[in-house]
Amino acid sequence: MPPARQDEDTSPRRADAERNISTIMATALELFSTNAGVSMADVARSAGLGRVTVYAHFPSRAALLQALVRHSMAQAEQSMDAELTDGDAPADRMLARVIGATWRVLDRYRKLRVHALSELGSEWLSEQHDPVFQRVEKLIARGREQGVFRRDQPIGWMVTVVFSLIHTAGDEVEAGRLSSGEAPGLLRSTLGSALSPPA
Amino acid sequence: MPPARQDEDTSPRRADAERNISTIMATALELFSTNAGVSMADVARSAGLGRVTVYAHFPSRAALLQALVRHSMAQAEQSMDAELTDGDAPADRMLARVIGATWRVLDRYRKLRVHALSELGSEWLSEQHDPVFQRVEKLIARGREQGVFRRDQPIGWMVTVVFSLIHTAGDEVEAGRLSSGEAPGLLRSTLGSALSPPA
DNA sequence: CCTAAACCGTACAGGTGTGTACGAGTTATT
DNA sequence: AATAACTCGTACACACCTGTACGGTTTAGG
Repeated sequence: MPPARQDEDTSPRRADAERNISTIMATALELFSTNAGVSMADVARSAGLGRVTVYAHFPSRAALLQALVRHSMAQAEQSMDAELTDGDAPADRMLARVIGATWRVLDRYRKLRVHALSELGSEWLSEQHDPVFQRVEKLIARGREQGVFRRDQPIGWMVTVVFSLIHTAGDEVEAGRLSSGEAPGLLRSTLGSALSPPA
Repeated sequence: MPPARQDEDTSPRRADAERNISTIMATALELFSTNAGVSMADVARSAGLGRVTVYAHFPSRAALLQALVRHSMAQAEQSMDAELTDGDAPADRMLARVIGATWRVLDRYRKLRVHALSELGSEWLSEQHDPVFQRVEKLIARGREQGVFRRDQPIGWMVTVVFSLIHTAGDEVEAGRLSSGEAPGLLRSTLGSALSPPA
């Protein structure tokens, strides 16, 4: 996790501080993504640092969570854009690739979502989701014009269905009812049918 | 909420106790279903009772939550069975009706799910979900034999998709991005496509 | 009407978490 | 080498929640 800093850094930090911030975020991401009921003390101990040091860099628990969400979102965007390079392939093929990419990112970070949802509010989380949301929205809009996606539903609902099922697949994997390998295939076939024009 | 008691009552309770139990469950159901971060004190105050009185009937917070989940599950089963009376209509038509029934029940109780999930564990919740889960599973199995449902996916995944999307629609309504009236229609069309045999 | 059941408020014990204060030690950087 | 940045541990203040104990009061029901 080398590029841990997210915003503009007004104060030039020392190298060890920089390093610790990275460690904190990496450890916290690990903890928050898998376990539930994680405290700041847990994060500090797991990172091998003092609890106070953590507060020196992240003034509150909420601030840390926000940084984590922003980081994972940025990673998701990046991962999606890497898949969206060739401009105008058929949208359904494109979506299949995007599903694979999004799945990989979301397969980590699973539980981070619920933490953020309950502690930061759904509105804030929606705002953060917006960029990646819009990418899929545009993709579906293009697929509609190409005739490969259905036109009888609000586009917002269709986007929601995409992400909802991806999240669900993650939950299923975590519950042991699904293997991480077969998830993308199921997602592709289910979403393919769900988004195609009805007969 | 007159039939509040769920199990066998070994000890004959007094009438006011009976009444208070009903009040507690109704109030708690209301609170847990809409708000987040509800404490026992909140429940008691909202029910107009002393906090100690609540503990007199439900020995722990977990016990109260369990009773609530069981109650809502029983309601869901009942609501589904009312829709499954006529034995062998085509399964896809049948599913459409079941969606409507399940939707109505789930439209209340929305947030209760997350509370139960985080505080009672996903395994326990799965056990409670099992009866209603199996009803849909059987319905899908019959639909497969009738040729109206797809056969290229594990049946467990298909059932999961059904409930996942219903839950998602509930979240969308709560977020104000969807009206409670149009949800069933969207669910029916989306699930219809998702479960039908692929082209 | 009388008893036992059920209620009330208050208080206590124990736990967990967040955020801050302080003084002293360590390390990077110039 | 000297300074400023950083880190450490400990401790404190505060808040919140759960569960229990106690003594007094109301109320249902035979």
